[in-house]
Amino acid sequence: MAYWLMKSEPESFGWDHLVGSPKRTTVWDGVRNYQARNHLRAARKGDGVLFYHSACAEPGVVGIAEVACDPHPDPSQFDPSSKYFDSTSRPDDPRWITVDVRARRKLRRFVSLAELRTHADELDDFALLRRGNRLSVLPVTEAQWEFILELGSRAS
DNA sequence: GCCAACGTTGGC
DNA sequence: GCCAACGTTGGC
Repeated sequence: MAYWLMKSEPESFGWDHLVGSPKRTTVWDGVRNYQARNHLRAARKGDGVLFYHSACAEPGVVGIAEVACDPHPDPSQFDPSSKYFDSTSRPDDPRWITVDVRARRKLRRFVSLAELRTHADELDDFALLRRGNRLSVLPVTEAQWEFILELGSRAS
């Protein structure tokens, strides 16, 4: 089993949107970056997901989710009405993929990016803390996963 | 709103 | 293949 961090902008789709979705599940479509796509390609049903709020007043990890299906072609790339439409991607050779993401539970305590930065040593080269990181899907090691869950389980 | 850090595009 | 221009991400 692997672990991932997925970023979402709370103003467009935050934790509450995920929890309010049918079956607490959404299609993680619209990833249009090759490196992020390669991470999605490596994801499998059952993998753990840190749900992260980005581009907001207080960025950080809000809750725990899981990959709810194996990767498959992202339908939005073939939908001309979608903002994620990619006219250069061919159905017989899809360029972009997606997975379903299902909410497990909210963290007892929000773990902000600022707090994560104070634990840069313990988190040992956490991809999120690397300079200039812009990927929307990042790998998380088991040690990093356990550490962040522990932070998020502390009393406020 | 600013700006650093990328990724992509396209001319050459 | 190089590189300038441009667009996007995302923290602050």
